[in-house]
Amino acid sequence: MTKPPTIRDVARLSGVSTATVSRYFSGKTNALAPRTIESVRQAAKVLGYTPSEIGRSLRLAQSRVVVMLVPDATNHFTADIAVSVESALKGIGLSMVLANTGENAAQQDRLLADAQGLRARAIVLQGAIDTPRLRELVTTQGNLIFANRRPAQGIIAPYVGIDNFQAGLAVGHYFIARGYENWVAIHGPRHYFGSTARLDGFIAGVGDASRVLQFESPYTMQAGYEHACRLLDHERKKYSVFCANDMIAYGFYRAAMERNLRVPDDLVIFGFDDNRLNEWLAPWLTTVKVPALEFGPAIAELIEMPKPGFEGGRNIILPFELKVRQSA
Amino acid sequence: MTKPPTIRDVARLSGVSTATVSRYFSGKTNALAPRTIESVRQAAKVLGYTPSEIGRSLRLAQSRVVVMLVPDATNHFTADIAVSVESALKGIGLSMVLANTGENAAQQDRLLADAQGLRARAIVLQGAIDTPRLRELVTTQGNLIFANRRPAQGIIAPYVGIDNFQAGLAVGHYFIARGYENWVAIHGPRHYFGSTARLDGFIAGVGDASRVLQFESPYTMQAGYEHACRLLDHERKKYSVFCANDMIAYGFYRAAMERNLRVPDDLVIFGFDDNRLNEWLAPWLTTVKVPALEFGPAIAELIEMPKPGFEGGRNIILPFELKVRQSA
DNA sequence: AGTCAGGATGTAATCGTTAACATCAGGTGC
DNA sequence: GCACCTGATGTTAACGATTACATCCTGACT
Repeated sequence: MTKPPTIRDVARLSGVSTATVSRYFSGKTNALAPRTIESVRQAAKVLGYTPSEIGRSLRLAQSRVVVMLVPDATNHFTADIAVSVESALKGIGLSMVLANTGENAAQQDRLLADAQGLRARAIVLQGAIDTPRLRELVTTQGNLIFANRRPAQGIIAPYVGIDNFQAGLAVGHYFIARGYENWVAIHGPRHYFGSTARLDGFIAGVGDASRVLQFESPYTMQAGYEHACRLLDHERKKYSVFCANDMIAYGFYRAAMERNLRVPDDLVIFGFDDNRLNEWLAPWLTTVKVPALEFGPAIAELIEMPKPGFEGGRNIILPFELKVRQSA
Repeated sequence: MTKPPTIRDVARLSGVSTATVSRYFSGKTNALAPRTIESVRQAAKVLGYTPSEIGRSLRLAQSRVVVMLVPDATNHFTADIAVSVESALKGIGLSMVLANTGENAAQQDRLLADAQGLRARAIVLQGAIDTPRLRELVTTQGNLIFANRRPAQGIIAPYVGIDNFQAGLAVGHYFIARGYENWVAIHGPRHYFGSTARLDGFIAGVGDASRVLQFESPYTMQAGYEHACRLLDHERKKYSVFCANDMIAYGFYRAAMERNLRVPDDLVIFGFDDNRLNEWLAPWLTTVKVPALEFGPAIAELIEMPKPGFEGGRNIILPFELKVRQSA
């Protein structure tokens, strides 16, 4: 209710100047006399003083928040990345504000403006959408970081994530090695560069595009379910399905269960992303494991490092892994 | 790279004073001449100006961020609440910063201090831990809101969530109505008031404490799994298990599956919380559905309303629902 | 004793915004 | 013509912190 104590209050109570108090809280304690340190500590404690991050940010023209924009915060994999990032940022003294674009370009641009307003130290985008405003910020601000998916090929900015083409390729090769037939690819939205890269990799892996049934799909369970219903009710075969992410795979699986199909006897389902819950709730799901927990440290590193020698785009490519479970 | 334009730059370019620009961006446009509005709009656009939230916060002694502290961000239900809150806050012009306490008292207190530093408009705690610092803030700041679980009985502060005792009671009554035997309650940590309330309700519902096997457990899959292993390997019965949350239930289920037990023929499993994924991945789970998506609007309302007539603690009690799936 | 180095601390300008108050022009009522 | 009002805009003092620069003190060296 009453306004919080300021640095001046602490200074007055401990009988020193605000500069000294500031030095104490900025960790410049080796420039202070032990007696002074103690009296400031005491006064701050008595008053319950916490330095105002706002005053500090204003003075330093630099805030300590990082904005993370996610396309769908209810996606468990997305959330895992957010958690990893939050934890790593906290480790270097930063806070994370989370916001949901809902895969909506206008909403994303609005949130980017908000992030500007907060003078965010960095803006991390999972699944960014390619808009003029985004491109403008990439060039003018240079504090954007793309995680997991790049919005487009031409954009030069730091990226953290796997090599999507290689991952798709690995799945394609696996399909060939196991002799799977009746290939189906339920791929993500074409406007994501990453989705297309996964699909291209997969097709390169199986080696024959004409034999791959392709469906474009939003990254949701509902969409996966609907694609599966259409496919399975149209013609029943032992399909080998490569889903663009695990959500789609969950949806597909449900449709298969409703038709009493068994995995992997009647159907092979491949997902993409993997998260902690799969081990417990989806032991039938074989998927490409993307190391969600490694995003945090990687992004923290990109933020801390001042600048690389060359222009823009440092990349941190994380390893992926084929996580084979019962379905294969 | 170059520092962002300030209100002064816009004022200079459009030939008006900073006050006028400020008025424009504070939405006081009906006090401005149309010609002025247009020239400010133009200038701001040319410069790419976005008002500094930091400057504004400093001046107003009030920031627009709300800090949300969660005990375990990887819990899907917890995340659903966070998403709901973020979305509702965005609707009233606020941002959410998310932080993870990891069920750790010291970490929570550290984060509370950070929230103070940010001059957070409000602090929302899911699953707060009762510490002296917490109690101090509740009384001195009055901007704390408890969601889903209260830390303790004595604390007077706004609360949003279900009535845990009633929910436990409903489960107990259901057990009786269906004639379930061999009651087991894997309840949450005792230091959470909410956990205890659920357990007390359940016991009241079944009516005979002495016939309830009780285990205290962390809210994790691993813990649920371990309790299940011990219980099932000790003596095999058709247990009726009430788990403190869905995570624990997932863990219990896995142990049951490994032993080829079938739900609900060999075992009844009850969870608590429910989330969107259950419908798809855990159709065997009967659970108490807590309306995660209603937390956001409720919390936004608590933050917006200045103060109730009486001291502290307004509560918003949300409805719960028994979500019966295959397991029962 | 005088000079000087260097450690400890104080003074004051500054960051970007808001809002109370001041100003000013033009219109209205007498 | 004067007083007064109103609507549009300008002036300026905060808000809470940091830091370059100034100051003061103590002790060491010549």
